[in-house]
Amino acid sequence: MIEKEKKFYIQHPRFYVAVDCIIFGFDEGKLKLLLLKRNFEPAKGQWSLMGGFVQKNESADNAAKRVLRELTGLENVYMEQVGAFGEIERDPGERVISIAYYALIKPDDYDKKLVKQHNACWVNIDELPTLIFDHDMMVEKARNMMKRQAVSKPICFRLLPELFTLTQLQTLYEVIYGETLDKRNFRKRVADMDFIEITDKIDKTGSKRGARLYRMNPETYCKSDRKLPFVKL
Amino acid sequence: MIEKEKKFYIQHPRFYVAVDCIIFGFDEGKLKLLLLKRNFEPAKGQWSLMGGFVQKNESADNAAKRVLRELTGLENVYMEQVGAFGEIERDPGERVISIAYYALIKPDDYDKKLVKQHNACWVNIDELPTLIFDHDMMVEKARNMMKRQAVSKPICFRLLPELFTLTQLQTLYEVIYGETLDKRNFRKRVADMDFIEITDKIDKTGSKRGARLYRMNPETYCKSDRKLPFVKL
DNA sequence: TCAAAAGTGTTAAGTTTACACCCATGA
DNA sequence: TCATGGGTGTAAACTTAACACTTTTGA
Repeated sequence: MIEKEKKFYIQHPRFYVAVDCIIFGFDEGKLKLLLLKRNFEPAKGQWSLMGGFVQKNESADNAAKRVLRELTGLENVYMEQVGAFGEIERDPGERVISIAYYALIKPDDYDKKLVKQHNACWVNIDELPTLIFDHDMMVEKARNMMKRQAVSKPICFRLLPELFTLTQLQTLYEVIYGETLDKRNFRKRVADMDFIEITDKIDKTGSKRGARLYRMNPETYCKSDRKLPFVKL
Repeated sequence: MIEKEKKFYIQHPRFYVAVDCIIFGFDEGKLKLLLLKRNFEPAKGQWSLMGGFVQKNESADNAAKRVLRELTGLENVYMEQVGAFGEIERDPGERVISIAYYALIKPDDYDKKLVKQHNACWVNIDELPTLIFDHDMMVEKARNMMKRQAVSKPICFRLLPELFTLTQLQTLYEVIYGETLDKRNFRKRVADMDFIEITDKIDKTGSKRGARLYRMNPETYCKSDRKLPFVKL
């Protein structure tokens, strides 16, 4: 690079850049977030999202993946960028610009020891404590994005086990949208989606009678008309 | 701040943080972007978005507003964050993390001298040149976001003059969605939206007969049912 | 035997789409 | 007088919403 160009950059300030993860889970019929009860500084004792700083040798997206892996042990998780948060005083300790990401993980599909080590726990999304800094805003934005995307993309299945019942699927949509759905109409729509396949397995944990287990087929989805909405916008 | 906390931050690297602006305009029935033909380094001679570096005394959002103002002279412009772009090599000169914003501005409602000084011009969105770095990706994402938001929020009016004809409004939706709409169905829907008000003024520039001018009323909009979509998703 | 969740169709209401002609004006 | 864009209503197709009872089984 020629001298003139170096100079172009060098006159500008540099900032710490962090990533923060809004980690969604669905268990016991509830939508939940994985939050840290901080036993470290800064803001020790308060609740926060899992976060970390972007390093020299990694992209922001990879930093988010790393941070998620540090907490859950998981790789190849569905993540979406929520946005950058760049207010001057958002972190009272230092000027830090943070990029938020949301992640969708399956119940039990993570490393419980790691989660315990970080002093993290699942909190029902309707009973969230106040979080540090602007993490409440991040959660709010992530939740809205996720809700919107769940209408047009099959991301919900990332929150369900490989095999799931239609009652589980319906409950998941209900908690995401915050409204109840008609069971018969819901099942009619499921039947129209050829990428939601019935299996011959039965789940007996949810009821005495037992419920049919279904599976999402990503290949079929790619070919299909992919009209997902169970709910109008 | 106590020593322990300082240390917490100081071990991490810091980065240049930039903002880049995707500036939409609508004129002569076409959707356009305001692009720079760079007569400065780096990447002199190539096309790019208008951008700049975040400074110590400003938030990322305010940096974007400043950069937009530097180019157009405009304040109080509708802007939305598109997202952060944090690949390691996205700017080959230096590691720079950029936050993209899109802006919607009205035709003729900007400082033409400033635009000329920056060697910027309006380019039809269907005839964009290749842009530097990852600016093409930014434009792509901005366009998708804008399209999606235009369905549920009355942002289109930010691209139109205060008074506009229904033909202008329809053409705008058509270029945003990339599909033609039925004139009678379109006008029926406009009639249902009480925040789009007819005025007693006539525009004679577009036709011999003249067309009724309409106006968007933000107060009425806030109270209304705000169902905007002219197009299904 | 009964409580609890699973499963199953039809009809009315509402929404969306398709479609063609007359009007007013300036050149 | 004619070319150009402005303006207007209806009917059929489709989509959505509302609704209640039977089945299975373990406790």
